[in-house]
Amino acid sequence: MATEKKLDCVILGLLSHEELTGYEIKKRMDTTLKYFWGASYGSIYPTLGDLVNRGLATKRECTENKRNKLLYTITDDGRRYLKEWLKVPVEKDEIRYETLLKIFFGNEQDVSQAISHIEAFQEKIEMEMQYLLRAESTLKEIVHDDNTHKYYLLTVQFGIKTYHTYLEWCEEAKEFLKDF
Amino acid sequence: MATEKKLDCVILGLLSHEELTGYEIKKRMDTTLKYFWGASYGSIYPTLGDLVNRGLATKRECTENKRNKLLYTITDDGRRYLKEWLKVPVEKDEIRYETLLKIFFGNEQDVSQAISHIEAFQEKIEMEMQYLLRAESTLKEIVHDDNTHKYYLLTVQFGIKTYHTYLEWCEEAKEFLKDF
DNA sequence: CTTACCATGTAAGGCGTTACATGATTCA
DNA sequence: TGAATCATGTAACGCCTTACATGGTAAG
Repeated sequence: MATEKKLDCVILGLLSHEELTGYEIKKRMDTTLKYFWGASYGSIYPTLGDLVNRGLATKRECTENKRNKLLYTITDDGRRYLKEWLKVPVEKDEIRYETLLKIFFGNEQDVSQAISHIEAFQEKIEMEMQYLLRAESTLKEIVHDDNTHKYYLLTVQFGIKTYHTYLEWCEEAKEFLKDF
Repeated sequence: MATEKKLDCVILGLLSHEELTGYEIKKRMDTTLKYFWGASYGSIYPTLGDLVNRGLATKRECTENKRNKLLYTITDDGRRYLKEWLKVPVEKDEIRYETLLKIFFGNEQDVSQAISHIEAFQEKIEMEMQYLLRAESTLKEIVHDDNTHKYYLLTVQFGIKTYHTYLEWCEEAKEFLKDF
């Protein structure tokens, strides 16, 4: 089996526990998966069409609160495909932090500029942290009597821990730079 | 000014403190920048050619230990371009962790499989951590009497802190999953 | 002598973003 | 009635990876 396209797997994964529309999938990307994966409409809708063509998902029209939606459902083949992908060892984990890049080349700018980049980063992380903390407390209650969300909780905790570390680093970095 | 291509800036940033060949740039990507940026030869060499065409860098042949090399140097325009980019606020920091994805969809697999993914991640991080720790101690000595590497040290410390947190999370996650 | 590393590139093709295009509904 | 959000898509274009192609040198 050739290397799977990641977005196929992400979408199948989301569909594996509920039927969703393309719009809802995008929302999941922007909240639940935000801190370790991302995708735009321009990739989600075409991928969804592809999944249907390949028999890994089915498309169904439905109307909900006066709105027409296109609900996607995973098929047995889709589930098999997802399971196969989960068996394969992870190929690549990657980070692309423009912030770190701008810090790295700090010698070409004023210290104050570098500090601004750190502060902007810090604010963004603090915002996202709010969401993660709320998600964690909700999940902890749920997992207590239904453990199907335990993996979700695990990834949220990954996010919280790393974000916490980022914030710590921001403070230390600012302190360090003040001395120069 | 339109949105800058990131690789242009990364390369100019590297050239801003020393002349380098494409091959050496690739090596920097695989070591120094590894934990927050990456690039392949297939993108580095064409980008270098581009930079020369746009007058942001110059190319020069030279022979060193019997090898012919193509050394690239940043121009004044290149330096200006880099500085302009550093002034602009960061647009996007992104993570694409396949590992987290495979954990997130854990319900579709055995607990043992999820644990395998965590362990593979852990091993990879431990390996890279070795490099970072060595880099940190070298840098600390250097920075002591020459602070031009202070930003480099800062990013290395970012890497060490987050990797340390990742390893902590791995242990906690494995412990958590054992109970199910 | 052969493996590893130094060194530079090209071509095809995949993947994904941005911008554009459209239209309904809800709420203030 | 106008803004926000719901909802679905397409087209152009850019960027990057993979695989291919080539050849020199150092060290065991």
